[in-house]
Amino acid sequence: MPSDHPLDDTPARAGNQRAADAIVTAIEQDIVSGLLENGSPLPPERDLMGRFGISRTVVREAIATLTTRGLLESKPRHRPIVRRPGYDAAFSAVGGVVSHLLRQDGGVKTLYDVRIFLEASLVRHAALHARKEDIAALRTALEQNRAAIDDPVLFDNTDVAFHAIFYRILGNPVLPAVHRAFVTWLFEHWQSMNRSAEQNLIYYAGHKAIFDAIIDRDPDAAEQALLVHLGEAWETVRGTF
Amino acid sequence: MPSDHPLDDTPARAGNQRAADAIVTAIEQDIVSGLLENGSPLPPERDLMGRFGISRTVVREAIATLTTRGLLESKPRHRPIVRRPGYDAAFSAVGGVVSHLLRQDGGVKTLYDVRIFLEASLVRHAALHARKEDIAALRTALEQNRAAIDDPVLFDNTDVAFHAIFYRILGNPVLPAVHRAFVTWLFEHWQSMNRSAEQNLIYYAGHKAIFDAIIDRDPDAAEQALLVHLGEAWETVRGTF
DNA sequence: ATCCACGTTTGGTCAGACCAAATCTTTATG
DNA sequence: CATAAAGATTTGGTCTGACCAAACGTGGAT
Repeated sequence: MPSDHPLDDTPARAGNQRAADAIVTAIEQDIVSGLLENGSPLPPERDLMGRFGISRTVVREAIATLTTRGLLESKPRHRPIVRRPGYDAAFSAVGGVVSHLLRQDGGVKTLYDVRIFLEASLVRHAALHARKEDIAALRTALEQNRAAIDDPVLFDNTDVAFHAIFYRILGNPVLPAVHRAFVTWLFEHWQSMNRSAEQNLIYYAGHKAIFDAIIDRDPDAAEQALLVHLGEAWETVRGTF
Repeated sequence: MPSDHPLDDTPARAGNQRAADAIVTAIEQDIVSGLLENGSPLPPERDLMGRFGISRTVVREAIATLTTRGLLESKPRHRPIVRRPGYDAAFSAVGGVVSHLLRQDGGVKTLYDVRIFLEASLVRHAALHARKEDIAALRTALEQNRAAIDDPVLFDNTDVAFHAIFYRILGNPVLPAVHRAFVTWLFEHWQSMNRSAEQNLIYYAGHKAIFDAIIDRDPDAAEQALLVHLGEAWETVRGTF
């Protein structure tokens, strides 16, 4: 029964320019309307081509388009998965371009500088406006970070988790996505940094300095501590690429 | 003469998984290496399929991929144009997802809040670190903004130009691209705001207040002035969508 | 020199086919 | 009876060949 779909039996033939656009918007609608559930796989290509009365060529093109728009997440040999896009999707959609830009000249440093600037503003904001539950979260994360000094992998995770809190305090959903993007893109180029426990100790001290400045409600000290911390981190890894 | 290309006569057949990737990277190389000049059109599809020994299907898929990566800029019925991607390309690549996100719930406000936060940090930075040429640029832009109070279109342009300077002071190429993205995305939803001259006067006053605080080297005042200014702007347009 | 009709190039789409990886089914095994 | 191995089916990736309409280039008419 092909006629349970709102845009069924749409000819889209002979005369229409860009037939792909039609089915793109159709599937788009089905996704945002929830008719296609988030996380579920898209129907097979041959199915769709029957449903819309178009060739597989166009179906594939539409899938590609929707993938770049972040509404589908398609791995090479698998069915595309429906994704109601969040702010993360926006950043993952640019992955391709960014990886290019990072490969050029001082690309990584450029991005890292943006992170430094933004995160400095965030810790300043935290020092001024962090609520007690934010501070509690920071304290917990800091403690977990300290406990992981001897475990390289776990230390990295707790490190990221600590920084992530600053991006959450604002309450704006874009910023956590920005942070995840930073982590993804920068870690890509920081591979195998095999830091020692002493190195981790320095990092932890950096985290603690930031935290202390925040509970002191001293935005300048917090910002300064973060700049020092991220500066140290940069010096540590600058040679690895 | 098909053999002047480094990746010519690559079979890419029978056994190779994902033939498209090969030619994607090949064309990618040609673009970054300058063999394909920026701004020039890509060779015709049938040409490429001959060059690489692949079907047009794969050629088209590769073109689609490169387009999403920002290396090609393809309009519907025209030849794709080679683009050495800059940071702007990254943001224009997400246009699709973002327009989606902006349509949802408080999407525009969410993005606007990010802009407010970032720009507040930027004016603070400007108050602390702006060099004299930066201040000169601000002064010029402010003057042009004042002169355009009675011209709605020109006022908008000078308005944007004034704010743009703050994104440039850092010297990081990402931030101007961020600004252009903000302008593109937010203006898309601020259409036809037909402001009056009095309204423009208020805006100009906001700009001047920021500028004055910066030449006073007072970061807190500058930040506050910007928050007030952007807050006013928001109140003006909040009903228009 | 300018402009319009013409033929050619080229992107967009369709149809049918094949292969190999994924997935589902069935059967053999502990 | 659960589980793992073997087989059948689905499905994405690619190829070939074809057609149409828009874009482009060419040359003649004004």
